[in-house]
Amino acid sequence: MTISVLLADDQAMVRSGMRLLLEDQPDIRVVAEAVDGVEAVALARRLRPDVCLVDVRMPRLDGIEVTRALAGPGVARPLRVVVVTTFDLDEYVYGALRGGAVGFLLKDAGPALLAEAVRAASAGDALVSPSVTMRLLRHLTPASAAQPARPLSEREWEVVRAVAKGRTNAEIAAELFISLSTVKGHVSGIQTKLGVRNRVQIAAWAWENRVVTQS
Amino acid sequence: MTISVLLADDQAMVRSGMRLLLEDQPDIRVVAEAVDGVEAVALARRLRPDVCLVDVRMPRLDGIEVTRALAGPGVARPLRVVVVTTFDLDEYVYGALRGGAVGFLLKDAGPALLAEAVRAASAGDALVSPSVTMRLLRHLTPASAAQPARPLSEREWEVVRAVAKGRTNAEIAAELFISLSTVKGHVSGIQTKLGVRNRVQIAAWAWENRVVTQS
DNA sequence: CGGACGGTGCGGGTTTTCCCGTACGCCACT
DNA sequence: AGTGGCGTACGGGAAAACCCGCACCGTCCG
Repeated sequence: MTISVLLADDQAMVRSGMRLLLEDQPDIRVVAEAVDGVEAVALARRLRPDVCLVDVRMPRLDGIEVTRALAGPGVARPLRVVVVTTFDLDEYVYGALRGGAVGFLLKDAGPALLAEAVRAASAGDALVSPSVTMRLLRHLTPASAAQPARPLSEREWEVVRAVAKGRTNAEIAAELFISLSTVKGHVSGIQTKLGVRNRVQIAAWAWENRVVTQS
Repeated sequence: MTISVLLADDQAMVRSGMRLLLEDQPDIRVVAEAVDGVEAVALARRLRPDVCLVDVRMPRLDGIEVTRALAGPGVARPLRVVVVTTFDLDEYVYGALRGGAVGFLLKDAGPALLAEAVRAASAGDALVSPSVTMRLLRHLTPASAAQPARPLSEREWEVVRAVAKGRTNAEIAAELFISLSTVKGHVSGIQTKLGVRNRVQIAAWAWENRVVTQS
């Protein structure tokens, strides 16, 4: 089963180059080319290729908008979109990935990665350029943080988690079988140890340091 | 300049296979092999290879621990560690990446990706297996959410961001040049629209939906 | 042994938040 | 011009959170 690919890039030379690289792969076939974003969306909706390779910089509609149109949240039958660009700017990366892209490639990536990205997208996976991945990982890793200046006791960790979930002191007291006053005491102690001034900042700290799980 | 690689895996056949694949690349050279985690750490610290390929499942010290020892937060001169595994379990992925790994490969990844991962790591970048990347992206993308049941006004968004940062109503009033009472009204309206009962839950909602940026 | 220390638990006074009601300008509708 | 909806703005009373001080009980240590 060959993988059908749509190319979208305003520069003819880039399209030709990518077409050559891809046609070299026995399992990949370029079925259409678009020279701007509007054409890309139209062709993609009509042909429904397995994978769309779209450039970020394009006339009329940029690659991010194209991605949102074809794969964004709320789209009925989303297509697999891999975004390609020359510049790995943060705004592009996040815009593309949050817009539903399942790949982000820099043009300086080798031909091997281009083909792999297409195969990954077609298989329902996603491949992101190594340099971009690196920056994504830096965001995933809180550098080193995770523990407060002064260590929290086990009881205090429980209270932190409850506070971060938006529980009131009364609810926490009921959950932990302690009195309301005790909860207040713990919250106070936590604030001191974390160096924050109210419970919302406790919650913010907890979210930032991934003490609570992201949904 | 050839890239020096350390292989760490308890299964001899896996080591042989990876060595064959890598030696096939002109720019990569396997300089050492380790059969367990302790040996991997010792060899890596002595030889300081450009890239360490470590299996997750190993005797004595697992791959995650090895990663933390060689590249974790707090390590003086961290090495580039790429973690390899047969099973792409969430705990492995997050453990490895948060432990400082600059790559995460499934063993079913093709030889092309193995070589690319080594090159990426050596260049200071990171390559993650497509299927794993896909799951990481799902965490990055709030699926479809991001907007509340009822839409917030522009003013309310400002208040949401301020609340999420842990500001008190008085501080918000000063920042936005409105009265304390007005802030109260906005917070109330936001709570109604989001369907939450207190400001901490507003903050939690904001963090979960990435209204506030992760540091 | 006495005594300092830290975790845990409790109560009361002050500050902040929460939850109502109210009001005014703006815009669309008919 | 009337009218209803919406965003924005304000005030006051009830509720919760915040910040003290205090006490009990283990452990560690001179």
